Amino acid sequence: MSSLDGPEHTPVPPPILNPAGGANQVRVRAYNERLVLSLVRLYGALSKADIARRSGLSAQTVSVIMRVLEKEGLLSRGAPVRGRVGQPSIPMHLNPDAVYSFGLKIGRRSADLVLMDFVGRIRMQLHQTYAYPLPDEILAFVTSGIEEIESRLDDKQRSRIAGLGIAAPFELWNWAEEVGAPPGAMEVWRDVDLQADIAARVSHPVFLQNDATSACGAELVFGVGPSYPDFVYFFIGSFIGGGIVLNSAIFSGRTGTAGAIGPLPVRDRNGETKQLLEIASIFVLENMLRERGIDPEPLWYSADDWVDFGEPMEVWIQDSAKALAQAIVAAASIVDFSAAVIDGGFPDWVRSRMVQATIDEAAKLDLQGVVMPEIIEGAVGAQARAIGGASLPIFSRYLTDQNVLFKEIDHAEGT
Amino acid sequence: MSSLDGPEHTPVPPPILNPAGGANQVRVRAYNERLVLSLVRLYGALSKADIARRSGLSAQTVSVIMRVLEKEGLLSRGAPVRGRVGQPSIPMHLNPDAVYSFGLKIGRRSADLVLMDFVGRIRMQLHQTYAYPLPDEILAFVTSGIEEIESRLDDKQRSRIAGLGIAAPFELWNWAEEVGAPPGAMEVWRDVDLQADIAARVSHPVFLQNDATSACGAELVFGVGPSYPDFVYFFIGSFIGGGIVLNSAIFSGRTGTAGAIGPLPVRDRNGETKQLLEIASIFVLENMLRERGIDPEPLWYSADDWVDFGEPMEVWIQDSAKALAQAIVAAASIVDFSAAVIDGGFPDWVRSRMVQATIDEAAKLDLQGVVMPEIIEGAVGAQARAIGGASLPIFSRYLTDQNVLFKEIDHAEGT
DNA sequence: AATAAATAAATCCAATTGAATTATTAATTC
DNA sequence: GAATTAATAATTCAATTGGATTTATTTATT
Repeated sequence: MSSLDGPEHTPVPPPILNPAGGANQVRVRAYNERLVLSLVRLYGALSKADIARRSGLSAQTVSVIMRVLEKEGLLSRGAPVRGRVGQPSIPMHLNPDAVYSFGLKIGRRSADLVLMDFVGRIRMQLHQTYAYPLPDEILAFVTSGIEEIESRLDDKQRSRIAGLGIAAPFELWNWAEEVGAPPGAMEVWRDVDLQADIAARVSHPVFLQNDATSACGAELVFGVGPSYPDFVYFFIGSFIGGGIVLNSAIFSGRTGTAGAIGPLPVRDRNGETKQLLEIASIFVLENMLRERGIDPEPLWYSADDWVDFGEPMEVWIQDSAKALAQAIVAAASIVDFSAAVIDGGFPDWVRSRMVQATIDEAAKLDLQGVVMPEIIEGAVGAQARAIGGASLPIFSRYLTDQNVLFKEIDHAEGT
Repeated sequence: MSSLDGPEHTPVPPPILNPAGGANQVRVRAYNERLVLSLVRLYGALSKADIARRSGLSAQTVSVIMRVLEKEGLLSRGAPVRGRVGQPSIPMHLNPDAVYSFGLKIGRRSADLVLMDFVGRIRMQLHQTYAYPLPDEILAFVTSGIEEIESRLDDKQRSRIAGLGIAAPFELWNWAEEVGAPPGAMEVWRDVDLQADIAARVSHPVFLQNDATSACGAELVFGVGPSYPDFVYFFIGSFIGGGIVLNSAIFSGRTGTAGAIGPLPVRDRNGETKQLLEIASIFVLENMLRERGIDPEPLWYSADDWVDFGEPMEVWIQDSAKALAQAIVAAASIVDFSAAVIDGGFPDWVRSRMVQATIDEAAKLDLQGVVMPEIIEGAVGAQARAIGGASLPIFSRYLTDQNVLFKEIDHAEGT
């Protein structure tokens, strides 16, 4: 074909990629087992025949896999479903007690330790507040907390703990000032490898993920995830953070901070450019209350302790909604998310008001050509970060929400 | 474990997902074959032993697969490499003539039809300009063009054509005004299913993708892609558009327009909020030239025909750079891209000035907490859209850059 | 009788394992 | 310097492994 000649374009630069590995039966079986478990989790309960239809695997293959999973105690059989022609089908569901997992949420004002079961229910929890977090205190809290919770389990139950997932803010030393910590107090965090330190004191695998990303993961798995394949997620804590779900999977990005969203430039009430986190964070409300001589302590403890703080809270919600609306438009201009999910460390009634205000503010913006996502409330709530953390060990070992076979699941695992 | 009790969170809403299918040997083989071809493409040439190491497959497996691929003519062997201990390795490379593919780029001012080979080289090309595009003219151009190009191929070559990939703007009828089309002239596009119409006249599989997304795909495969696993891509054509690469794969989103970027709100020179496309598009430069009585026609034909238009062009570059810098910060706040790639339907020297200006403008912005991407020039250039289009049929059938085994490759295929 | 779920047995197929073959360089001996 | 031997690496042949499919059968229901 020498007659075909044309311009060549720029030559390929030296590749740095190391693509995925090849496939073999062992991996195929591991994948199919996870697929079965994930399908069961997603639908609550499915018969072997259902799984065969939904997975495209043969009935026999599914039969074999599910028998093994049942024998291992991961699946249990429900009551036979009669009323249709043919042999009654036996719905299989996840055995809630098959796997437990610890979730540790570290915040600027409080820490939570939860024990979650295989179906995402919180079975025990511990809570601690502080003016600002310090590594030693956190370490003490998590080790004594795990000890205490485990003391209430029997040997069999303890052996079923898949690990500990930590949901923590990255770069805690930044914005120490905004949170009212004494100068320099947060600097210790610079040299702390929390995952390693905790892993050294705990006999389970330890996982670490950004706190907002974790909350997003909880929303994906236990909240609106099944209804929306792509969404941008905002979690309003002491500082606002967020996460991104693409193709029904958390996208955590190169540095693990995709969807951080905090530094996004928006215009404030006066038309000045500010970063989103300077407006739509709880520390802003806290400072507003303090300026007005109102005690902000109810904000710290539990979301249920919030009261209606009246005017300052209303201003904060309005300002935040305005900023969130702009953030959503910016996000939608970059990725055509089907939803924007807003949740936070506050009670449901605050979330409702925040979401409605954001919907109203979004309507005032120039939306020509923008595929606007549905703006909705998160379904998980204030505990989302701890739940997301706790789900890390479980997903790492038993489940998959990605249709990906050979890529390592990208939570870093310690030890 | 009845002693373990805790609050339950909101129950799962009815799922709508239909997750991926299960795995079996047939799919494994198909996947491994694509993996081998993709590795060879990425690295230019690799021996069987290299592939075995990089894929994690056994040498024997790779040997069998590659022998088949060689027999099918997709791979050919290079000269044995001596100079190292042991049997000399035989580098295998893609046979450029194993597969051909047509790429059709439809623009607001011109259309291109290219014939691309298996290694991404353009082997023939045709070009047509117009004041504005109309379906019938496009249809005539593509059918006669394909006929002409095929007439210069022999039977064997014709049989190796994998298909036709179209890179076209979505919603052509919008912004008809900005491009100077007579009122209503572009409305015909509303009722046209271009993919179907062309598929009915062409004997090859037809693929369709947004033009900017296609350009982005070309950059991923033939440009900077191998060096950057995630990047946001801007293609400055008559209208600016863009694309997104995540995990070394095009992310095209729910509506196929992820990374459209055009509607992103930015501040213009005067501090007013505008959409990115109202500033950083070639039609803006065109109008500026026309206002100053300068003939803008050189902009339309080929990128090589551009001349330095002096002051108005400088203003356009500055304005565009300012807007692009803001867009990059917004994008980086949402996803921690490793690079922001700028390319366009203009000559290389314009691209260089645009990128440098954008780097300068970005430095002036508030970047606290933002993980800024590297701002770099595209390596493919003005033909990126057509090349990206032409690569659709090839990737659909022979290659994979995603580590994904069971998800359908998401270019829609017609007929 | 028809239908559907579940499963046992036999078969198939792709990857792996282990051994053998081939081609080369490196080191040693004559 | 030439010949010999060892080491190394690429490739492939033959046998094995293991998981999915196919086919046939059983069970339970309308």
